[in-house]
Amino acid sequence: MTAETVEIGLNAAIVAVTGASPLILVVGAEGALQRDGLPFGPFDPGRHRTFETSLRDSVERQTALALGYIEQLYTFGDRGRHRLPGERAKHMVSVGYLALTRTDAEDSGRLTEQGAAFRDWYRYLPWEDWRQGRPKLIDEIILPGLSRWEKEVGTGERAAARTARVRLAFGTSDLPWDEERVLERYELLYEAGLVAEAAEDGHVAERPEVALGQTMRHDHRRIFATAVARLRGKIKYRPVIFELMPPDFTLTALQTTVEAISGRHLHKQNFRRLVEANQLVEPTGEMAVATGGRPAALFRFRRQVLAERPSAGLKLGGR
Amino acid sequence: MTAETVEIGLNAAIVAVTGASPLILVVGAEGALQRDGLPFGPFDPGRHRTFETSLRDSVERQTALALGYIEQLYTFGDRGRHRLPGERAKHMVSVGYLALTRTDAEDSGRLTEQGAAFRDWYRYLPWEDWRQGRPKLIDEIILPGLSRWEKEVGTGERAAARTARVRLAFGTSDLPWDEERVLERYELLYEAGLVAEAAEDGHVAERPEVALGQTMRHDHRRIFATAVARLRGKIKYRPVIFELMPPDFTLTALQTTVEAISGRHLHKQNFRRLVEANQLVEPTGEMAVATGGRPAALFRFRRQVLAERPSAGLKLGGR
DNA sequence: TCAAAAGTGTTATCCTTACACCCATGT
DNA sequence: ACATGGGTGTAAGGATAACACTTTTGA
Repeated sequence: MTAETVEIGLNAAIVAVTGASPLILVVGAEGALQRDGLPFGPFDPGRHRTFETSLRDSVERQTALALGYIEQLYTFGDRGRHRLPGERAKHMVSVGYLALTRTDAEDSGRLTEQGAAFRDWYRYLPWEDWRQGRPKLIDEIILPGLSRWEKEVGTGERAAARTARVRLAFGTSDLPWDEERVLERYELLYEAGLVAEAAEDGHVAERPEVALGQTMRHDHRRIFATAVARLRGKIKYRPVIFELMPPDFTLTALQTTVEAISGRHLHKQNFRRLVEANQLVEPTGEMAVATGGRPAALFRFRRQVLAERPSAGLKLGGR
Repeated sequence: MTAETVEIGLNAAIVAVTGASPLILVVGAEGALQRDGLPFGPFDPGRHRTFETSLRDSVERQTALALGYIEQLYTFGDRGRHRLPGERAKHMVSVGYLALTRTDAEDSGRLTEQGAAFRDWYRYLPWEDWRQGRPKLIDEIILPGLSRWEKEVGTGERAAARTARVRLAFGTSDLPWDEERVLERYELLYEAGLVAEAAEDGHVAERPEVALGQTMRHDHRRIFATAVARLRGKIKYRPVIFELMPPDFTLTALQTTVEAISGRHLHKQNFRRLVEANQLVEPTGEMAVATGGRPAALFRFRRQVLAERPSAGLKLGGR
C-alpha cells in the first residue's frame, strides 16, 4: 500500500509599508461574496523546481510586484477540515510564505483589476497596534472574553493553565507585552472563540458577539499572524526592513516603518543611535523636501553591512 | 488544467545527548549498502490529520522512543532531482522536523533491530565541534578548499562575493565564529564541492579528495544541518535543553549537554549564574553519587518557568 | 513668532565577561 | 596529602534606557 498523494498550495503574506501603514496584500476583497484571503496558487512540480521560484513567478506575473525578500513560514498539513460543504474532500497541504515588497499609488489600480488590494494589516489584528498606547479593545473585549474562557473549565488545574497562557500572551499582571507573540495571541483568541473563524470551523458553537478584527478565509489569518510574528522578530537581527523602504529615505521615515511593523512606539534618540551604531545607513547628501518642519537629511541603506556585520538588525529597546 | 499531485514525506532529525555526545538517530547504518539517512516516513493524509501526529505515531511505533519537543524545520519542494537512476520521476515534497528525546543503553539493542542507531552528530559535521578549540580541519582542509573555490571565478565581483560568504560563515579574519550558521557552512561546502553529496547530485564533477565528515543519503545532511542550527538557536531563548536531560541532573551535566549541542566550551561560573538568574532549576536536595571528585548537588527543571518567564533560555556568553 | 519636525549630549543602571580562589570527597 | 571535580565573590567595561534641550524650516 503506497501513500496517498495530495495537492500542494502556496499561500503568501505579501507585506509593504506606505507612510505609517503596514500593508498586507489580500484578494477577493471589497464587495465580493468571499471574504478576504491571502493570495494563493497551486504548486505544479512539473513547471517549477522549487516553491520559491513558483511563488515568485506567479505573483510577479499576476500582480507585477517585484518581491524582495522571501521566506518560508510553515507548512500546514491539516487543511482537510477547511473544505466547503459541497466540495469533495481532497487533501491539500499548504505552504505559507512571507514576502516583502514596495508599493506606490500606481500599483493600486492594477491590483484592483486583479481583485487584489493592499490593506492596513491592523484591520485584521487590531490588538497588535500599540503605537498609540495599549489598545482599548484589549481591556474592553479581549481580556473579559478570555476571562470567561478561563472559567469555562472551573477553577482547577486546567483553568490555571489557561490563565498562564493568557498572561503570557497578553502580558497581564507583571509580564510585559511581547510584540512577537502574535501567533500565540491569535491562537488563544481562536481557541476561546473570540474570532469568527472559530465558529466557522466548528471549533466553538457560537459566533462571538463582537468580532475581533476582520476575518479572512480558512486559516489565512493564522498564516498572516505567523508572518507578522516572524517579521517582527526578523527585523531585530537582519536588515530586512530596507526591503520595505524606498532607495532614499529620512531617519524618521525609517523609524515610522519600524514602528508600523513592530506595532510600538520607539524612542527617537535611541533609535537613531541604534541605526548609527550598526552603520546601517549612509547619508546621500540630499535633503528631503520639507513636509511641514525642518527638512530632513536623506539616507540610503549601506549594502556593505550584509558582508560586514551579517546580523545587523534593529534590536528595539523600550518606549 | 489542474495542479499535479505529489507525495509528501516526513524526515525527522531525532536528537538526544548522552554524556558529552550529541546524538542523531540514523537508519540504514553499519555495513548496509545504503548510506546513513534520517528516519523517513510517508505522510498519509487519510490516516493522520497533521504532520506532527503522523511523525510522532510512526516514530514511537517503530522505535519505542518517546519524542519530547517537536518542531517543524522546513519543507523542501525540489526533491525530484534526488531520484535514483532506475526510478520513475515521481514528485516528492519532504517536510523536515526536529525532535528531541532521551536515550539510554537499553534503547540501543532495540534500535539495532530496526536498522537504526544513535550516532555522535559531529561525525557528520566535524567542523562544528569547537569544544576543544578550533578544529584543525578548518585550516587544513576547509579554508584551502574554499579558497580554491573563490579563485575559480577569477578575481572580480563574483570572487569577492564568495570571499564575503566564506568570511561570514567561517569567521575568517576579524569576524567571530557564530555557532548558529550551521546551514550556511554546509551549503558553502556543498557548493564548493567539498562534501561528497555535491558530486553525487551532479553539482560538481569530481568527488572531493578528502571527504569532509560522513555523508548521508540525498539531502539528509542538509536537513540535519538545519536541525542543528535551529536547536543551537532555540536553547538560547526557550528551555528546550531539559528535553534532553534526565529528570535529575547536576549543573555540570547540564553544562556538558549545552556544550555538546552548541559545540563550544562555556565558562563555568557564568553558566551557573545564568542558570540561577533565570531560575531554570531547583535543587532536589539529593547529591549525585561521586564520579571521582566532590559529589555534586542534583537539580531538576523548574517547570513553572514555562508560565513565569516564557522566554527563559540560556543566552550563552563567550568562552 | 509660532508650530512642526529634525537633530544632539549626557548620565544612571544593568548585564556581560573575566578573573582567582576555596570546598568536599575518594584514593 | 593529593587529585578531581564542585562551587562561589567581585570588579571592570560595555550596552541599554531614560532624561531635555537646540535647530531649521514653512506658514
